[in-house]
Amino acid sequence: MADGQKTAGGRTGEELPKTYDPAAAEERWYRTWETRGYFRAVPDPARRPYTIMMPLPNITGELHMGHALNNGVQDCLIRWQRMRGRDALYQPGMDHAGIAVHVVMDRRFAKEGLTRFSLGRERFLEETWKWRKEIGQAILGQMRRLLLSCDWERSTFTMDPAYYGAVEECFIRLYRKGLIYKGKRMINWCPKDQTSISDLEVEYVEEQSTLYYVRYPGADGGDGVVIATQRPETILADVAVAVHPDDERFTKLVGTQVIVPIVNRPVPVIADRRVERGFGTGAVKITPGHDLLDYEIGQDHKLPILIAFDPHGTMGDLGGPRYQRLDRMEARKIAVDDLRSSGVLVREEPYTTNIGRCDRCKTTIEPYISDQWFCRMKDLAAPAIQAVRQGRVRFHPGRWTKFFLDWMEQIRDWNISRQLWWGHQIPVWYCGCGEMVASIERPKACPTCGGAALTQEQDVLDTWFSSALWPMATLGWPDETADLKYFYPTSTLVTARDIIFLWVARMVMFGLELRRDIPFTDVYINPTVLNIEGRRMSKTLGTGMDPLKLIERYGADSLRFALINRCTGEQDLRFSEKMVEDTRNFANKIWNAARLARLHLEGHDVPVAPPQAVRTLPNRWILDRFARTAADVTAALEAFEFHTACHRLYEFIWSEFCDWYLEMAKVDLDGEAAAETRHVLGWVLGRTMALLHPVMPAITEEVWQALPHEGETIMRAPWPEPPAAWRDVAAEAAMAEVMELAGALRGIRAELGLATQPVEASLHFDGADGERVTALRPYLAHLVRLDLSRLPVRGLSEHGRFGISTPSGRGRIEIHVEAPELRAKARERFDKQLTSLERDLAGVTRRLDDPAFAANAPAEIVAADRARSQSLVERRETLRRYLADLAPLRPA
RNA sequence: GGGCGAGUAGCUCAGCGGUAGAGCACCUCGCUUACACCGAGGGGGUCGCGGGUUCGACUCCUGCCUCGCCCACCA
Repeated sequence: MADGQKTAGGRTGEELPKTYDPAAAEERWYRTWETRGYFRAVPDPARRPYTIMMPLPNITGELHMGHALNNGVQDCLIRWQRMRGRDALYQPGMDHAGIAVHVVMDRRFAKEGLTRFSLGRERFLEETWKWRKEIGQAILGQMRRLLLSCDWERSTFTMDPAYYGAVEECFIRLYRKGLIYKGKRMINWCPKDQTSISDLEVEYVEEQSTLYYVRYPGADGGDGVVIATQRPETILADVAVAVHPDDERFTKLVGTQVIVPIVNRPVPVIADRRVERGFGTGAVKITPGHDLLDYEIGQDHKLPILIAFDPHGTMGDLGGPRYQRLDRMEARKIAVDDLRSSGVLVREEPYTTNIGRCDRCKTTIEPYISDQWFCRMKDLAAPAIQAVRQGRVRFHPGRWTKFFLDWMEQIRDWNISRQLWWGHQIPVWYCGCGEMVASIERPKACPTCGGAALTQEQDVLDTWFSSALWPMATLGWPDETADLKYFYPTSTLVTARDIIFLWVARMVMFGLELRRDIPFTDVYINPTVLNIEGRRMSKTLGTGMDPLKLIERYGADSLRFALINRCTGEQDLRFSEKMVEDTRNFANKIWNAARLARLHLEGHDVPVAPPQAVRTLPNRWILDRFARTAADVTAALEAFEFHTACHRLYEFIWSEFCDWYLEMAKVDLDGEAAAETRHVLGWVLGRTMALLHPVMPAITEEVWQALPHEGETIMRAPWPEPPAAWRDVAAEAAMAEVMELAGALRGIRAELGLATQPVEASLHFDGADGERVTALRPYLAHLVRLDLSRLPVRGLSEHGRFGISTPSGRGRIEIHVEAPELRAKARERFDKQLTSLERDLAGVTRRLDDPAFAANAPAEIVAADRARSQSLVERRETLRRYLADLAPLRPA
């Protein structure tokens, strides 16, 4: 199907079924594209690169609607830029997703009564690799079903050997630069997953709790002080009571000792400005082992640290045998009982508070003191902030810029170590002598003592530490490969807002630190997919939808369009299956337009070159509309306004092309303009497929292939950029006239119930040039299904008439339908029109009569109103004339 | 406690200073040789509420009310 291809090749019109079958076409074309290597991207100095790094899906489960949307948008951009001649790389891959996979595996093991600890590290990793293989295959299959044009040969997994090496290299560079340190700090601890997590992985949920007011008696036998706490079980680890230094209620107590209930331990009363005087009683118990603020206060006051429970949340021996081995939540109940029975529980009140929960497993997080690795963020953040401020990295929609900057400006150090097994083991080696060496390979000997028995750090890195390298490591970093030189920095990152801090920010920081360049120039934040009630789609809530099911029912093209069509940028996306069904209907509409085209193009020589100097009104008009549509769609995509692009395409195809152009073209397909019309019809439809291809890849290829075309795939067809000269204002005006006349006549027909009745009609004009009217007549006749051909062009009917006119510079076209028995209905219709017209006219007149309006409004607004007023007056005269004509018949 | 976003036709959403729009749903007519996954026509909105700016406000400012999301170490 190549060279100078001029006939509508392929199958015959009869073979095309009445409804489009997406499954077959999608499967067939996807395989063709892939086997022909259309998705491959290799550095080509003759072209400019365009790169999108897919936000790597976690290997935790199947793809959901969020992926369908996110990947759909990316593929849309990639296909568009590829058609524009860019060397387009769509980089796919998957994330090992450390903690998330641990949670999945734990759940699987739990069914067999196992835990990762009972299995041991090695067996656990074996099982997890098996899982990765299975789920990885499934995910790859699903991404193909979405018709993504990724360069699959570059597919990367974050634990591939090369990627693993890049992560280690990154760690070592940052460590040597002093940007990574190890230390005992208070971190967020998940007692279920048995690991620390970063601040961003704690999810705060508002919950009902109780605030307990507890008296700590004075060591001297005095009343002491009453404090308020939500966590009576941590009383066991109290080391002080703190009050505000300026709080006069407690001035006398500062420096004295009070007795901690239950454990009867004397502790000091200290003063610290961080205490809120207004909260509770103004006095707070200090438990440095189990609360971040208390920890900080404790440090400053050199207080000891006591630990009430271990990493599993199990109580230690601080409270004696009564508390030992209890879970912390159980211990709380006992503590309340004990406080109550010893008479120090002064009061309990209901209290709502934010409880921190583990992002992944929802377990209540414990602040816990632990030896961890941290990444120093301030210095990394500064250049990233600058890059965004200077507009080198741009967010779309723009409001996310502030969102990003606000967080970056108050950034805190990042806990990057995890007490997990699935992940990148930290490349640090310990020697018995206390030495610590960062190295990818096991050091032969300890640099300090020469000992050879070095052991590697057991902790692995936070998953996001490795994903932060995604745009670089996939291209070969730390090696300065040809790919890295060519494709980095990448072009557009399309992602969800909930990982702007977790991922986007860290890519920017790492890119600037390690490669001295931003990772991407544009970030498009796609909407969140919600269900129709506006609730988050979630498997656990049962509100999720399976994109694969929708693809089976309606096709990937339809799913893609339905989603991309609702990317307004500002709004989240309430989604329902109905939306995909509607798009399926759109696809079918396209399909049938193609069938019609094939029917008429079959067996004719139809040029593939753009039509030149077309003569008929429909042809001139549709080229004008096509030029406008192409410009609008291009501009919309450039501005990341996907919904605008989709709406324009929908409107052009369904309304302008199918409803108006095709109907009018039918008139010409038999006459002397047939060749020109075939050419325009085939050309416009084919090029429209090119405009739509980024959103609906398969049907557009299918239709394009069935039409006269050049080249072997629509994927490589040039992006439509029609010349400005195709704009045809005269054709637009003439078509506006046709549309108005047709609309009015159809209205009359339908409203008067004339649809099934044959109606006599005549076409009349005063002063208009006959040629123009004659030219429009056959189109109108077809559009409104009236036989106008044999009726006189001039002369009014003797009988009553009704019809419609449209003002034109050169005269007036009127169509009169004779139906004397329907006069009453016609009068009703025109009366109604007159009423609404009078209302409009009154509004305009009021404004024009207001001197303030004339004085203050811009001249063109005033002029437009004048013109409108005049046309309304003319219209009113016409309507009045019709009504006069429709007056009850005089006796004959 | 701060910040951001949303509240426009029954539903999902555009519009964002100069005549209230789309798709779907609904009602009426039509199996007209591309399409009933269709065609033609029609009904339906005091643009969340109150002030203000303006010749003019759905659109700008300012309060308030609902809803959603993010950030925050008042125990």
